Amino acid sequence: MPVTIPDEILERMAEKFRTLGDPTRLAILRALLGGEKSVGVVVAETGQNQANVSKHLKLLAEAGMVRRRKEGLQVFYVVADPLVESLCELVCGTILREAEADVERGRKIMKSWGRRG
Amino acid sequence: MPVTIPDEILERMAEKFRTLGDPTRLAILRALLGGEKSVGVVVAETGQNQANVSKHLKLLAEAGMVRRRKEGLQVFYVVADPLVESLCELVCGTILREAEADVERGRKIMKSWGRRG
DNA sequence: GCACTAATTTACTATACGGTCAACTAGATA
DNA sequence: TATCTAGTTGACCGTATAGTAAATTAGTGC
Repeated sequence: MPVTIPDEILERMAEKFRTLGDPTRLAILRALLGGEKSVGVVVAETGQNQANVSKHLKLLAEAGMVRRRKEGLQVFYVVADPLVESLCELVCGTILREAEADVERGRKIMKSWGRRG
Repeated sequence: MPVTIPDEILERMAEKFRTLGDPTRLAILRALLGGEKSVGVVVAETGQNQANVSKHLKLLAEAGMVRRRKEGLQVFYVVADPLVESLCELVCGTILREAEADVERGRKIMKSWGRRG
């Protein structure tokens, strides 16, 4: 018989996906996957408002995806959950494959203009 | 130098995550991972309102995660994107491991009450 | 203490989205 | 044609959340 997943687990799964479901947060995580960075650097690399970056970083920290370290005036963040990289790689790979398929379809459509039919 | 991911790719990645970022949709997908099912069956298995299930299924279909097939009065849906299973397995596994870690921590705390210190 | 900088927080707006009920559509059956 | 059933859609409400600007906090150097 099928195993029913309790609501609480589904909610926790959904929360992780939801946390990754925003392009700005993905950009921030992408920056942080390159190593620990200060908020200022992340702001520069993402081109986003500092207040906004700060809020997203807080959200990511609360979700346990990122770790915070204060040093003088600056605050540094790193990716703390290996899941982030796995999930992003999987999804990004899929999208690139989809894009390649689109290109291929396009190629065929282009070709079809060159022959009768 | 770091490869900057274009906004459009980030948005497409975020959209996939966002689609999975809802417990009701996860419940629906969980039901459909067991094989093709009619809307009615999904409604029964998830215990959700039919209108609501129908809307979520539409959303999932538009995101390409699910395929629709009509047969007489009924409409059947299946998971169409292998990404769904991979992502859910990864996240679900992580959460279960987190839960086990919590239990282990709890065990240690319990034990600490039994000895001096 | 005062000025300066890095980051966070607050207040606000706009928008997206989930849930529900009611209306509607499509197909089967009499 | 009238009716029943399975699904979808539309209208509505409430809530959550992204973005921004302004106020605030925390640390540095004069």
